[in-house]
Amino acid sequence: MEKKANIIDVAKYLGVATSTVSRALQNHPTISAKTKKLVLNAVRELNYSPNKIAANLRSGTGNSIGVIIPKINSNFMSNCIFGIENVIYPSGYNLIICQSTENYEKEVSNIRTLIDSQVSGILISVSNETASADHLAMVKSNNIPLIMFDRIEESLEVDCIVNDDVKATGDGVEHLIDQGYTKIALLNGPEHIYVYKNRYNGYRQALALNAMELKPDWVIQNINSQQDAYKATCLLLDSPHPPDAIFCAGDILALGVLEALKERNIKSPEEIGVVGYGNDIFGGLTTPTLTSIEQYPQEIGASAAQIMLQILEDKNVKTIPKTISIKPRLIIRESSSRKTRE
Amino acid sequence: MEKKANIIDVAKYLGVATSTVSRALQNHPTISAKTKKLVLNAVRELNYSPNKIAANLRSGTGNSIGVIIPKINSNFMSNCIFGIENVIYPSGYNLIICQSTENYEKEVSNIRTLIDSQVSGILISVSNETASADHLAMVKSNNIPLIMFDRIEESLEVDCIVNDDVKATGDGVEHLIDQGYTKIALLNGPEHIYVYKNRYNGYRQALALNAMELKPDWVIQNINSQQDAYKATCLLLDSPHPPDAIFCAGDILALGVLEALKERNIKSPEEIGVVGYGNDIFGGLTTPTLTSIEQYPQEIGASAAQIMLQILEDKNVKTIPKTISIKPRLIIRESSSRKTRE
DNA sequence: CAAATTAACGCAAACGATTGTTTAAATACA
DNA sequence: TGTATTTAAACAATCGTTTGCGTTAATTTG
Repeated sequence: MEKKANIIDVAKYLGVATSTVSRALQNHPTISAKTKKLVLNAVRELNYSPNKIAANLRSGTGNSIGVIIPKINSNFMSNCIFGIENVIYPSGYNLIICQSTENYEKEVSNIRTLIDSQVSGILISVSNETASADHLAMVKSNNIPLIMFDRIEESLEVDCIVNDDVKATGDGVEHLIDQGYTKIALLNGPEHIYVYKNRYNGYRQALALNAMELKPDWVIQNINSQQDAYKATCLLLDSPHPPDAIFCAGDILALGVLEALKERNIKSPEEIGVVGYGNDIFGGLTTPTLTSIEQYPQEIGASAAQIMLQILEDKNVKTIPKTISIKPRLIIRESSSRKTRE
Repeated sequence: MEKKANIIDVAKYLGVATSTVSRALQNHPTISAKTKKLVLNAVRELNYSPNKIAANLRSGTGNSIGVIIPKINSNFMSNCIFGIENVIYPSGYNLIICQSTENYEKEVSNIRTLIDSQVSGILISVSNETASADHLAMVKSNNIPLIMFDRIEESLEVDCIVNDDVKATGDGVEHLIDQGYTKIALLNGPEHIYVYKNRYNGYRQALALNAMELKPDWVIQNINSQQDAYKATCLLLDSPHPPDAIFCAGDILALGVLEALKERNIKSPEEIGVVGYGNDIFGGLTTPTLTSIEQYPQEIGASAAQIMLQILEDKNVKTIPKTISIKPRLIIRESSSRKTRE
């Protein structure tokens, strides 16, 4: 097993200085076309490729971008990563991916690792345990660009890419109203998370705008799983004033709702309307098919990555942090369509 | 914005040599407990953390592990990555993730990038365009450990983690036979891909073992999408000798089958049995619910990662490459259950 | 008590590139 | 022809660590 050739080998092979080789490879103007050609040939001959670690150390510029997400194995997140990778790849950066697994300690540890690894920038969607922003501030104080997407920490002034959850939820609720539902419940995630807070606000605003009652009993927060949603639905249905529609802040939650309805032989959309969130692939397969909200996760990831590349390009240009909002879209299916379209 | 402290700053602060600081941080035995304590304090004081780039360069040991997959936004792959990350994270390595997007050129480019970035090892699931193994051989010749999972290139002698697709498919087919189906068709992916080749073999063997006819017309290869599967099913049903069961080498394909059946008002499982592959989340939601094969992607990823860590630990120990087979499991649901259980 | 160990740390050379500064050769100009 | 300018490449410092080896002082040994 021979040692990999380094720049010195190439230089010796040609009888030139390493600086010449280095500059030739960077297409530096002070190197003549002739020597450039020679270098290129020698490089091929010796199967040389530059050691990026060494280059990074010397030049100070990193070669990779870090991404921290709660968990990668969700439809939403893996599509975000897909979008990010597509944009980052052509630029030559590597993607270093970390999972916080919804754990604050691990998220902090991830940040440290990425900083120590000299990443050029960090994209993050924070864990649901994350209350403090100290670790994120640390990123900024290390002069590393930071961008948040989807799950953001509002106390920090950085670029953000989010969905307009308020509007999307509002659209969903208005659609239910439009279909003649009048008693609309909300099954929401943990309220302290940015997106769920917004979905709650969207729900409230839509009701207010339509002069409709908001019964506190109909708002159930902190629902995290299909199981939770199933139970919550049962409670709602058994209450003295059951709702006639349920807006779910996640498609998985909607599955729990449908499960409870099926069990009790309650028809949807006839008796109860259901709207989910996320437009997961199974939405078209349930009975009834599920009205939901498409979030365009690939676009979210791609936008975040684009902003990052922009920042990395003109490093010194200090712009004010902006928030980009990707417009979600209501996908109407059976579970909420009580009126027949004409 | 102050410069980040480096090891020289720490050494000066304490009036010791950088070597002392370095060794103290590595808990080297020749450094006294007292100095170690002093160093630790100074490190905290100055908010120092070692520059891994520099450390890697000097020590030669890399700090990250590369992963190449076709696309990250599939249920199977994102769960593999999940498994990989869980195992890799505690070891201190970073995960660099690349997508080949099923493109051979890009896969080669990914390999180059990872080699240039001095990764300590590479995990790969090859693209379906990959015919040559030259780029993979390059990894070996650079003395970088290589492990393949799921989609493997058989011409190369490296550790592999796969499903026993032959057996799993056999189990699925035998289950159909067991349920009284006698004319079993196969909707398969591109035959040149390892997993699909095996699923085809499993299908053949099961039929042979049960002395059943294999009609070439019932084997349809190179089906890549729900759309493809839908069309293929229509052709099968319209043929002079239609099958009474269809084994699909993917759950998405099974969706296409169910679509075609529904359209023609053909009942499953009564008239036609259907088995999918992958146990995607929607399998429990279709009508009828879909019998499928659970592949345990997280375990596949985790195993691959474990082997990698083992190899990295005792670098010099040369072992013969082994193939680890994760046993898939048949999940029986409605679409294939013609007999009532007693 | 002199000699030999041992413990604890400092010195300085790597690792493999990049890049500011010089130098040497070639060309331009008067 | 002699000087100024441009061009092309060499020289050498540097990035922030790690690590082999040398050094000193303290400790043990016979």
